[in-house]
Amino acid sequence: MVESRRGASHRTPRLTPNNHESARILVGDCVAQMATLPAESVDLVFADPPYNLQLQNDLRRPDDSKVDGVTDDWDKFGSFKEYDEFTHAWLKACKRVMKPSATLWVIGSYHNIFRVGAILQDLDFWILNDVVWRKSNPMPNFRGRRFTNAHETMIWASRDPGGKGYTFNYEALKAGNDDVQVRSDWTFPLCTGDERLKNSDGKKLHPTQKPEALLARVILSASRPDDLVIDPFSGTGTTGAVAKKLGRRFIGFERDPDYAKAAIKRINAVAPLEAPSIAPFVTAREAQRVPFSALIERGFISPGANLVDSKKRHKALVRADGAVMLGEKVGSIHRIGALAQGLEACNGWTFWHVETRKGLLPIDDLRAKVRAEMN
Amino acid sequence: MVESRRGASHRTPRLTPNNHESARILVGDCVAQMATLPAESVDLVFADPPYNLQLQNDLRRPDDSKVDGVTDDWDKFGSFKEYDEFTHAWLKACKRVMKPSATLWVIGSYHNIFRVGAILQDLDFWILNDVVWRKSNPMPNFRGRRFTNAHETMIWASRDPGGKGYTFNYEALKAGNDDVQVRSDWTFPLCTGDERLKNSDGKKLHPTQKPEALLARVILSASRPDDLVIDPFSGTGTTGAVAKKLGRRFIGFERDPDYAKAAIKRINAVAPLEAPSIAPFVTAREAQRVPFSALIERGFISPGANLVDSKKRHKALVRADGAVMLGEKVGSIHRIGALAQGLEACNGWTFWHVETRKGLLPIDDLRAKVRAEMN
DNA sequence: CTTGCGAGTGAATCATTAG
DNA sequence: ACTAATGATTCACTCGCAA
Repeated sequence: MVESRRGASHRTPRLTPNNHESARILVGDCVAQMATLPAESVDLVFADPPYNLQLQNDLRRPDDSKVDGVTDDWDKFGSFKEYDEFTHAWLKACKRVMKPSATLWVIGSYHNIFRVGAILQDLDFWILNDVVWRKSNPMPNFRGRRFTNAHETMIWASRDPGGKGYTFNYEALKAGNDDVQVRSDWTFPLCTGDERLKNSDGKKLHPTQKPEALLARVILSASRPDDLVIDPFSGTGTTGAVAKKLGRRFIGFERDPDYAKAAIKRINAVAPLEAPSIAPFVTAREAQRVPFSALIERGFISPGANLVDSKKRHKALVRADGAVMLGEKVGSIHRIGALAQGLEACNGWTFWHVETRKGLLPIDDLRAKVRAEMN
Repeated sequence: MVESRRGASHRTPRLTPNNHESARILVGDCVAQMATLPAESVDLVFADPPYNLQLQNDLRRPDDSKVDGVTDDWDKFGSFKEYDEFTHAWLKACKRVMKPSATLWVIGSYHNIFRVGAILQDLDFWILNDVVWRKSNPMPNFRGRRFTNAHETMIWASRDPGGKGYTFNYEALKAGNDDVQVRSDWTFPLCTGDERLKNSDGKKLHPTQKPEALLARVILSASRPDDLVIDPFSGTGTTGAVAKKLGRRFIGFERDPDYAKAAIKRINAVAPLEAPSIAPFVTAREAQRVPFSALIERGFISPGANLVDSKKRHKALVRADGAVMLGEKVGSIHRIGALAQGLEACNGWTFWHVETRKGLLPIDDLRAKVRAEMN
């Protein structure tokens, strides 16, 4: 059950694995609240900080109706310096609670994203991508003085330089994208219709509610089921709702009790998806390691057999110990494959084949059979 | 004639209005060279500074070939601090020579653009838009560890807060975009093929040459004929070549004499377009609907070409910005098509044709090709 | 003439584990 | 800490040449 807590009186949250209901909103300043979390406990951060918009005057549409812009107090900063200090503080708080393998996403517009990005770099985060959210239905530029502001920018960064060990569900994303790598520009419509939370008067409850589709792609890209996701500026709880739906644990931080209340109600109404639909995609990269010798031990290949490449230009002899020979040279399937081609490196699993009655069979297919046996 | 000058010995450049051949490259450090220009003399700045890529190791494709990355000395900086100082210096030099009405464009990637943007704001520039160049054919992510880095970011800023009085050819852009406002995300292919300058050995002359279509849209958006355009990091002279073609004056700055030499040769070979195809126009606001300028940007139709109807009863002149002219009247393909027939409305896509060796071709067929390119 | 195929390439912060 | 070994990995487009 989602619960709301005020103040910093509680200790370490009790977060049990496989409890998909462990989602909560902590009401208060995110920097103070994050201090209550243990260090290195978080897998993924998504942050939608105030944009520091600096709207000077009312903006009016051609029919003279007033555009309902962001004029809330939480978006007021006196200067870039003040905004930078604020940004520095919450990013540093995030860094403390992030696991070494964690990554962080921040969304913003040209008003604030350059400051956020520079501070991220100054704090020794490591930018992995900037990702553009292209809005399929942006608000036009009513004055005709600029290009239609049709996108927002997200920065995806790992905690430390080099950025190793982070989660990126490459194969799953690619499979869902007609087998083509997902690019750094994503197209989604704005959050409208039933998804947009409304006040009792029918007005939008929050000025910058993000679409769930955007959060779903973020969470599916960079986390796994049961991971802990946090959102320092939780607002109406979009991140929490999507995290819960996708079987991730969640902690949100929100200063405004009304937003927090709405978020709790919203998250409570979410039913997590069934496990199979969110189960991690087991890929070759993540699968249990099967050494080449296992193919011999299991009888899929006999010592003394020959390996050939797909065009039968090279032939290697299989030794009983799992090494292979090409002429006088002995080595791994990878090293000998590289040697055969005169290359620095080679994936022996895809390079080498065995001859069968039905033609050439990549030894990678035999590895798949061994893996199946092991499960 | 384009000329190259070394050092800072010359005085104020003599730049006569309506002299479309007044394009020059000054060889040397751009900050030192800009100091030789008078204050408040420039209308438009386009800058493609070093990105500070910080590449560590070499990268290989799946076929083990090596990726030809940017390893030039001019992209090496010791630290963010050093890069920031460099950025601060050239932006400040730009600000001095900019007219109060001038605007500046900077292009970059996530490696540097956040620092550039923050420094722009610190220097009291006023960001008008960030514009995303979506690459239709980016290099993939070979290791499958990130999203395909498929875009670069441009920042468009006016010299002073409030940003009043700057040039934005809203009507022409809209007319060239089938009567829809141009958005902040632009799609263009990389600079390849004949447009890409090559060394005598057939290798690319410059590692980061930008496509002319991108520069054309920048210059058409934010300047007028005879305006003075400068480029602090002129490289192979793309900005100068496009500026000359579009009837703008140009001064480029380039440290490397070899690049400067190639740029001069390139710019000398450019013939300015005829005046009618680039003349600014002002119309009442019009409303209608679908991108004609893409056909020009992609090279399917040349500025100055004629469109005709299927029976060759009407003929319209194609402008560089994507609007078309019939007599004195300027507007979108739809509006001008309607005007030609004395009708209220017209679908310009099916009405207008281009003449080819094989006969008349509806421009809608060309649109289909562009669509195919963009997918 | 067109079509097909193989090679090449573009601003890229592009790995993890065992020893 | 480091080195060495293992192993995973590409999209859109252009050009040249063969068929």
